[in-house]
Amino acid sequence: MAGGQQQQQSLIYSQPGGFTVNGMLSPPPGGQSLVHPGLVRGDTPELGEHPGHHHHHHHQHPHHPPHHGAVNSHDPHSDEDTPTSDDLEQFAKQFKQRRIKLGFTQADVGLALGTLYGNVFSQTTICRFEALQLSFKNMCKLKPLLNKWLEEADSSTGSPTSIDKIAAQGRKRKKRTSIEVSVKGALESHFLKCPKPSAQEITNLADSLQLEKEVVRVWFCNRRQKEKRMTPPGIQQQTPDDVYSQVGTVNSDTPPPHHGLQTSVQ
DNA sequence: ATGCATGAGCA
DNA sequence: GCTCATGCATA
Repeated sequence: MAGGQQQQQSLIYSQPGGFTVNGMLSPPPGGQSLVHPGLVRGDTPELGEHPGHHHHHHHQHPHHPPHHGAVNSHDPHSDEDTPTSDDLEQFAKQFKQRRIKLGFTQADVGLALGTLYGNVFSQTTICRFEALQLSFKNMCKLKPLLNKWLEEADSSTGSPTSIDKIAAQGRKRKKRTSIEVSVKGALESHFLKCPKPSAQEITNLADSLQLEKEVVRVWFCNRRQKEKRMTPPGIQQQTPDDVYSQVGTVNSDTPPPHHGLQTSVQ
């Protein structure tokens, strides 16, 4: 009996599966197969139809619902319409306010969603949602869920939200590698030149920086994802003072986020 | 709040 | 191998 080692590998990544919002998904095969140094985003032409056109400048860069060719032929079922970036921004803002007002933490919400709808989310995800640090599509997916939670929460101010503690994972997770600031700088520099280095390039880079190849590869993956968020890094808030003085000198060669969202950081 | 990581799905 | 959704662990 010597050897009390628990073997709980099968975690509870219980994904109902039945829930699929990817029905509308139809990303370009191969993503941005183009290797445009400095410009990875393929902007889709605007739709020219913004339900919420009561704001200033803002472009819907993300791939919107491709739906059908016709804007509206006949919609017998008034299904949920895809929110605009502006909608999401406002919702996220309000959501956070109400959440705090009701005295819930981000973690609470994540748990509640699980007990309420079966989809558990972590504090991280809720946090990112509030900060609009998710992809447009991802935001659209989570909004309905959080919206329902909001209704529930504010509807019954004082309802004992089920507290379901989910057992953490029993998986062997790699220790988080801490990359030195200087090394990060080097990686960033390379990213600006080539956001999608080849396997060979990665190997080379990893060797130069004395990092594991996998670490470098993952770093680039994460970096690319960051660029695809609604609130990409490197956004400059131009005050109404230098809006006309600006020419396009952001930093070195930071690709224009051309998003049209970025408001204020929490 | 965020950095690094996992894993599913696709090509 | 990449993208994409998601989160543990950490700053």
